Amino acid sequence: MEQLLSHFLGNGIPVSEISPIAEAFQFKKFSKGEYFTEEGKTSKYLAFITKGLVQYFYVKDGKEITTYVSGENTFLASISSFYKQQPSKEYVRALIDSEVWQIHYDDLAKLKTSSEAFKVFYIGALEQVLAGIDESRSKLIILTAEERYASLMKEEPALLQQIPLQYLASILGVTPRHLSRIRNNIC
Amino acid sequence: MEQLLSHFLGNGIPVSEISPIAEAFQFKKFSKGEYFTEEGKTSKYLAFITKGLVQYFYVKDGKEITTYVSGENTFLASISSFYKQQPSKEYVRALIDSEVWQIHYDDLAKLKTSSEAFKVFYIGALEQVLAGIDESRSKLIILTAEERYASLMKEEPALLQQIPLQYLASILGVTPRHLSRIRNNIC
DNA sequence: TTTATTTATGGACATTTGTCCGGTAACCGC
DNA sequence: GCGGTTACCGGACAAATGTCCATAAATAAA
Repeated sequence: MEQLLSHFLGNGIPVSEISPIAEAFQFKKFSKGEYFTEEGKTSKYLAFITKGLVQYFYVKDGKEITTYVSGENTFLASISSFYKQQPSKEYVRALIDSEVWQIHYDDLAKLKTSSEAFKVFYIGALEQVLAGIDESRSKLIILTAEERYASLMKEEPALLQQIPLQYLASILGVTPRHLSRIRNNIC
Repeated sequence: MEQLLSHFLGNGIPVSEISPIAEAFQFKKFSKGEYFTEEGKTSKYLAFITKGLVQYFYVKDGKEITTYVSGENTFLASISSFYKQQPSKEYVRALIDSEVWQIHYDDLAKLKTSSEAFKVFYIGALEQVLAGIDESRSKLIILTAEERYASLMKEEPALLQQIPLQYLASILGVTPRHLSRIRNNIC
């Protein structure tokens, strides 16, 4: 709970307005392997990860393709499904035992109209996430898999050590076989 | 001007609140080849394209790499540079003579605090853009270049006819030589 | 501990994709 | 119209990446 509150406080929400915001979030644990979102189901929750690690992946031709992995103190959502309120095309699951604070789509809608402080906070959060995903998208086009690996090593070294290499290969868009070659080249 | 107003009206801005919002935007023409954003310069404007076509690209090893092309009735910004107010890593230029309505970063900041209607409109716009870019990012990982070409053909056939194939190849992440092979396979 | 299961590595070969190129057609400025 | 530029195509070869696989190490389960 402190983690959630301090994230709000650290991003402009004044103490006086924090109660109704914090109360809209519910605590939930996810065991390793448990699903936050499944393909075909409409994602109803946006969450803040206070502990653990989650994996975003698609299933194509029976194979899992990981698109992203995110850790503590980040927001968690099957973005497209949540905002369009359409069936998700992706799965999101806990890679290790995790803990999140989640808010229901309808409660978020209420906060978006009722709380002034939340609106400002939420706009800032959206802009930040948007900038991050836009950069990530650009890197997929501009950088080679090898350069993206080096970039990840630099920016998220902690994350890399927690992720099985097969998932990392998938995020980079190469096979584990090729990631092995890349690691040989760099290290 | 009607295009801008009708976009606002069509997205929840009431007539009574439209004046201060519309007045924050300035009309500007960009001739073919003119730059909206350049590498190294911090992007100060967010714009709405009412006419034309713009190209987003990076320069790497002296070569241009196109990441996106967008057309009429879409928003235009070097997202990461604009929101972080940091020097841009990318260029944005008009592919054909274009017309936009642009708002300065500082004026946007004012609108974000002064206009209730704008906040709600802006949150919706951000959510929509976010969902779009997230899907686009996922497709880069999940789909092959050939599948992305087919996907673009289906979703933006009008755009494809306006874009020189070399830019399209770049967006897909392949060389023009290989796009030629892809087109041979499909057609 | 012992046994399975998962995970990472790297060889050998096939496939995909890039590089370099030359040719042709379309478009633009004078 | 004409010369120059740009866009598109596709051949030939090189480089990058994938597939299939066997092995060894690490981890989880019994």
